[in-house]
Amino acid sequence: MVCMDIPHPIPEPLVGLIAQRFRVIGDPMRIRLLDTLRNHPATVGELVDAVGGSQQNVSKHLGVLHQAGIVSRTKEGTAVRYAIADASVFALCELVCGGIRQQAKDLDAILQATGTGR
Amino acid sequence: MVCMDIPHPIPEPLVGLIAQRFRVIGDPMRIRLLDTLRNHPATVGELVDAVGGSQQNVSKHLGVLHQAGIVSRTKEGTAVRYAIADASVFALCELVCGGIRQQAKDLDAILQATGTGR
DNA sequence: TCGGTGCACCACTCCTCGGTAGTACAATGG
DNA sequence: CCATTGTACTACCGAGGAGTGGTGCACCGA
Repeated sequence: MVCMDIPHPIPEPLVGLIAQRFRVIGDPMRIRLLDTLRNHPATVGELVDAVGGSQQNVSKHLGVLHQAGIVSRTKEGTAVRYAIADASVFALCELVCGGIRQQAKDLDAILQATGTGR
Repeated sequence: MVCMDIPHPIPEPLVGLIAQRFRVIGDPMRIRLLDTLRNHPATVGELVDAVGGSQQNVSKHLGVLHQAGIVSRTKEGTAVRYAIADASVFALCELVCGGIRQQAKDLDAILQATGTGR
């Protein structure tokens, strides 16, 4: 409803861009980073301590998110502070969660109908 | 805003599920298939003719989408008709398109400010 | 029986992910 | 002023998974 002007034959380059965007978000480590940044901006060290993993790996994932324009980077002396730049990712996550919940509900209904005993 | 009951420390299994969901959608071929199915349900043959690619590949991608609960499968005589089962994917695409558009706008503004002549 | 449609298995290729090593920059102490 | 420390980024490498194409098979209708 926000931008309904997407023609049904989606132009090819746009397809690639959309796929890339989904791929960027479709990583557990990056989702954890975004979830941590949701509360407040944080430096790389803080994020390493929050989500676990090596500093290089976290830095790399942050670079991916920054290149995709999802997070912003700000130098603070010797540290770098990252913050959410595109809050729409949380709306995306909530939509996905809704889909997962619906799917779980359907699955549960099927189990109930089939009979819980196997 | 739909399901705000996602705690900030997202439980680990949910992170994996969300990432998997995004990954399923984050493929150009599957996006094309979903875009084709947006108009009306179609059989594998029709989809092969619409999006291009081998029949096996299309069938496999449809299997992935079906397993993820995004499309539904209905036997119709000798053919199988696929249809959208979770319309929220289009909302996802529109959100992503909005983010891409915003990013392009920002980039254009930067170019305008810096001076077009590099 | 024959033709068509869709699926399952297989091997190949490519991309992504994580780890390691090395480098640049700022702050601090002598 | 120079050396040291801490922080963050980049480059390279190996392992693993996902995507792609090919072959063969099962199913359904004519």
